[in-house]
Amino acid sequence: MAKEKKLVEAITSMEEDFAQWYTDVVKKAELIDYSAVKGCMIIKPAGYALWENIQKELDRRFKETGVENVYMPMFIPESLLEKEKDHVEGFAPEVAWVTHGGANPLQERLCVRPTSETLFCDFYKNLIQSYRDLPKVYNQWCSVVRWEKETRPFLRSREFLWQEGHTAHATAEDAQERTIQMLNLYADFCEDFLAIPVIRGQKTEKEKFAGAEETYTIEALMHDGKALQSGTSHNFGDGFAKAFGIQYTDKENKLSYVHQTSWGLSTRLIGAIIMVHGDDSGLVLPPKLAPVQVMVIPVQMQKEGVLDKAEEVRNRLGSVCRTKLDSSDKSPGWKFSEQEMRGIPLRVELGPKDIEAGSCVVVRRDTREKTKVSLDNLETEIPKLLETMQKDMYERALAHRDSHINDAHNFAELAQTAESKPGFIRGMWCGSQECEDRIKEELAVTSRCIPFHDKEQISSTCVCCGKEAHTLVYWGKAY
RNA sequence: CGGCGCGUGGCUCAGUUUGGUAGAGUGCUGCGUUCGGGACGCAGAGGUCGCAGGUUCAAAUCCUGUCGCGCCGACCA
Repeated sequence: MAKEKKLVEAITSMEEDFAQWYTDVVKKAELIDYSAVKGCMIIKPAGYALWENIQKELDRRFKETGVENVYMPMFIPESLLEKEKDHVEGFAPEVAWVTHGGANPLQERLCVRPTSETLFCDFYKNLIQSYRDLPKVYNQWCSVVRWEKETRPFLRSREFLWQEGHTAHATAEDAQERTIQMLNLYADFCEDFLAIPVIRGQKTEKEKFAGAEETYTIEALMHDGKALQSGTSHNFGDGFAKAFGIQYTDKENKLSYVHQTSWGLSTRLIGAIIMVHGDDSGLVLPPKLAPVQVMVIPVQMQKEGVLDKAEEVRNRLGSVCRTKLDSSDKSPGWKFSEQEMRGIPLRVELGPKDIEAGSCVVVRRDTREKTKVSLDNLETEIPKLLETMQKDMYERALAHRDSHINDAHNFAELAQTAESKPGFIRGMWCGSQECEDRIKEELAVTSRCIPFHDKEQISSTCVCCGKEAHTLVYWGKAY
């Protein structure tokens, strides 16, 4: 009992202080360390392995849709960044500048990319000459720098890892189709692979990306009821093309501007995984994502034959899932706790009693449910358990999300709900930015998105001003 | 950038009010006993107290500045 108490002390409980719980989990699961530069984190093996698996799976899905990877420089000349007015206004406040090469001042200062639209545009301008050159569907995996004032591991760091896709199309329709295709790809990825349910929708004018014609988003709900924008897809129309002169000759031998999109998803998603699935014992990883899916923990491994058997189990399981054996000389109890903090989905306990009975004890990380599994059935039972756990985690997150969606029909109700009920608030909106500003100003609630799939008209009047309204908006406090 | 809190062995912190030899727990190394929910004994290694000035016979402690970290707010993936 005293030992359990120590466990609880190691990680602050969610209930007590959610922000501190988050920081504790990030550190205890050994995902990152802080570095010498404010807001720049050292991603440790356990954290980087998550990103590698996200990358691997996303990249596979991208390529199925015809995406090709490229790599662009990390520096953008100031003159290039300034070409699209809205874009530079959006990003200028948070770019880092390189002003010197060695001891000598540069003729033109270079910004460290906060995003690479301008570089891709400059590149496409010469690359694309004919309709035969279209579409271009390029993506890059890289890091970008945004000089944030307030930083938090994964959620907001000054340098972060992401992918940014940049495409050019002949027609507005093609660009719109790609924009939505990628948003759906992100949403499916989050739901299938990360077990995180998302709301797909469109950003309002106020919330859209600097320079975009339309921005689409997937919004996830964290355990504390705050929303996290988890991926975005933008349709640029021909705005950037006109600013950068990206023209091609069409079939009628006329010059036309291309239509562009961009879409991105970042290491921020790791923050979502923590805050959607984690609990007071630490991280809980969805099996499909988990770098290690099963940890075999021998009990009384000094006893003759135990370690041999554990190795045999590890090797057999290794053929059906990602398995490790913890044969370090820590006590079993220590290993159990360690495995829980790191979020490893399944633990296999194997001791003399089990070996005698020809079985082992399998413990699920999410429910802590213990199952006795015959050693003969390992290769079939363990994958089944992993699959069930993945599904259960999604269902649990979905149930949590859906039970944290409330409706508001007028401002008083909106204020009351924002105050007392964490989560999304559905409310009709007249379309004016005045209302959006007022809601944000007075209630600290922002428009998360105009949903695709939930178009229910919960009333006919704006939740803020009471005028006629036809647009349903998901509102919420956000990270 | 505003508000609050914090910087002392790898980690968590005590010591600062009232200046006087650098402390604890945990972790680490070695040996032995243990092992089904963070085991224990013995022996060791490890810190110019974030940094820079100042006051003083004497500074972790007082003063000034500066950098960093956390949380809340504004801004943003």
